[in-house]
Amino acid sequence: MDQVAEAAGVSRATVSRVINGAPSVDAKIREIVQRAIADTGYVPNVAARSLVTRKSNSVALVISEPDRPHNSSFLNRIFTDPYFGRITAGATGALRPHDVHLVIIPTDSTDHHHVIRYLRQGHVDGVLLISSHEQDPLPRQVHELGIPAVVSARPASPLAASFVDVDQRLGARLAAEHLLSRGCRRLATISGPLDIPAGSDRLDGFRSFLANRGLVDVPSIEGDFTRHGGEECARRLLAEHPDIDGLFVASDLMSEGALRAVQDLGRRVPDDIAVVGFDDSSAALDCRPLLTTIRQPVEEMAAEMAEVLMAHIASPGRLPRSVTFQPTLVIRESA
Amino acid sequence: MDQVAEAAGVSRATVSRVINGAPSVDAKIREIVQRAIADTGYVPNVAARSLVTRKSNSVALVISEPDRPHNSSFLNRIFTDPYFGRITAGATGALRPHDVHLVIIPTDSTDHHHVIRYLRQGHVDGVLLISSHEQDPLPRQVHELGIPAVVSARPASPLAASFVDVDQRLGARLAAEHLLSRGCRRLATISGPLDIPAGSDRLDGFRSFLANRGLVDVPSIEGDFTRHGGEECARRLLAEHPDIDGLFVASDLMSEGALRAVQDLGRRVPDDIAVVGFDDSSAALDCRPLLTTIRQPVEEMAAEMAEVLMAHIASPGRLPRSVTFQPTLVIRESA
DNA sequence: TCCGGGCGTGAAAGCGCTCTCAAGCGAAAA
DNA sequence: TTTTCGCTTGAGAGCGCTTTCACGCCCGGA
Repeated sequence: MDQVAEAAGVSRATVSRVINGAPSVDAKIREIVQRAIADTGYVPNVAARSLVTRKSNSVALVISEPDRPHNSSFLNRIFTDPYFGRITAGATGALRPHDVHLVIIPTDSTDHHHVIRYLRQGHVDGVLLISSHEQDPLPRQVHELGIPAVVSARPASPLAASFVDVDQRLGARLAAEHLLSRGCRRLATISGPLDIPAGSDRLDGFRSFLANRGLVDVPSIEGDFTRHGGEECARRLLAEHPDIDGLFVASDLMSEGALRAVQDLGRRVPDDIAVVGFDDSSAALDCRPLLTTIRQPVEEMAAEMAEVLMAHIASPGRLPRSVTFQPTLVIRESA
Repeated sequence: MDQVAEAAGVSRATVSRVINGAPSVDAKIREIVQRAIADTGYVPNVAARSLVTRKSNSVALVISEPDRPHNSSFLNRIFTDPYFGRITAGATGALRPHDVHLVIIPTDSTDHHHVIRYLRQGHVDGVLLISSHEQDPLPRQVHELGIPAVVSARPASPLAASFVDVDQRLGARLAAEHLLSRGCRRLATISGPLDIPAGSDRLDGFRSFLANRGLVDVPSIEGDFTRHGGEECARRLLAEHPDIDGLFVASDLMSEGALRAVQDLGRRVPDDIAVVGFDDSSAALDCRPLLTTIRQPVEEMAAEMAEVLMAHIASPGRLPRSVTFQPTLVIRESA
């Protein structure tokens, strides 16, 4: 920095002002300094900068998933489900204009002391927290740290934290409506894990809408949001209820598996059984037939999370805010 | 820190020594200081620390994948292929004892100026670089930055950089041998992208081994390491060569798709067509029948990358080193 | 011509830590 | 008892940056 200052014939203070875009610098001097910066190849030292500004210009994207060592590790789940890629895409896109980096931190939801440590150490200015399981203590712990945070869904236990979510029940209702409108009458559903709101809310929404229409005792089975789980659930469901003609599967990934099982069992989709998924992720396009599904605008939701987080960082006093997005029905071939 | 020092009745220097585990501190004093640290809830300021140590105690895991906006984004590819989860698992595991954080940075291999900027800013002490495409300029650029780096595979163009790889040709040969030993004689292969060494080397290895055994003109088709691509390639391959009885697919993910296509076309696996994959990732277990495949020890490889990187960081002068792992055949049901 | 106000710039303090260097202390050796 | 050595501790400088504060300069008004 001294080098630059000398090369430009100004003080370090002025160089600093140019770098930080202070408005009070004379245009000519600004230019001279910028040239000097370019000539010397000077790059500010981030450590020194954040020592004084108390800002790191980066936020963490913490993805907390339960580890199931004998089934699939949390990392395998994270790097296998397109959902998290969409979150990442949305968040990075929104953060770029703020010149803020995204630090992705996958973690086992049963053991995240290393995450807490990382956050306490002040590596980041805020946290985007993707955590869904009810018993996951992370949202509360992060909240207690006092670091700005935005959660990816309605926290299972009420928390004075900002969150962004999709109207899960509405999504389930759209699926139910569509199946009914096709003429399906013997409906069933493969839900997500019931210990996560996205799982139970979609199930509730589906069931209660159908109940209003006079359809009760709709069979359901609890899945795990994986392709493999969807396949297995579909097999069991069809074994118990062979006459099903409409199926709502609470995620696209599970739909992929379910679709395979259904067709393996000799049912045609959508003629014998119509299938509606949930997400509208890339997995929907990997399905054969192409999956009719409920779209949640994950990228936009993640972008909104990022914006809300930036607002919290900018003005720490700000009250928590929750934003709910509307899902939409995307009709393709499977229903 | 002053607080802690006062509470413990020592100087800041001593507190610092305790925190950094300097051996020259009296045991009793050490204990007093530690208690004071616990009592005050003191957490060192990382910015101040790295300002003086010039270390950030974190390394980047840069995953560079080409973006294909009309097909699948680089983020979708990354968060859909179990390979990267395994890399992450291996690297974090190896880094933990060093008390070093892993910062995951996915990037579009055609536009990574933001990565370069991040690295130049000194956020990390080193880079684990996952980049395979021949034309990807990132390895060279990182190398020119002078920051310690380890590459995930033999760099396409020779580079004085350390790398860790698996013996690709040997893997392909194991697959060929196994297919031959089953009695298959009309072999074919779905390769990876030929602009990446893992793609071309496996193809070469497969072909040249078979050529030595008198099998020439083995049909091949170029895949893209995705499930969907594998399915499509298998269809096309079988359309042109309906009499194939043994298939080597250069990744498990592609095998999953290929398996589906093969069975859709009425062929039994392994009786009509035996299929051998490559990777031994979780995708191999998602296959029906379970996939016989070539195991590459990705976690161990990533761990080795991390270790080599730490060595480079510890002694910057050190010469580049390359480590090659051996693949093994894992026999399951598909061949 | 002189004075006051504002704008642009520089000097210097200080962010929280590490680490060198010197000093202090006790024990061992003479 | 005195000297010396080694080990532990404290004082203080300095890492590279931002930011306050004060100063100097230029311009407009008197």
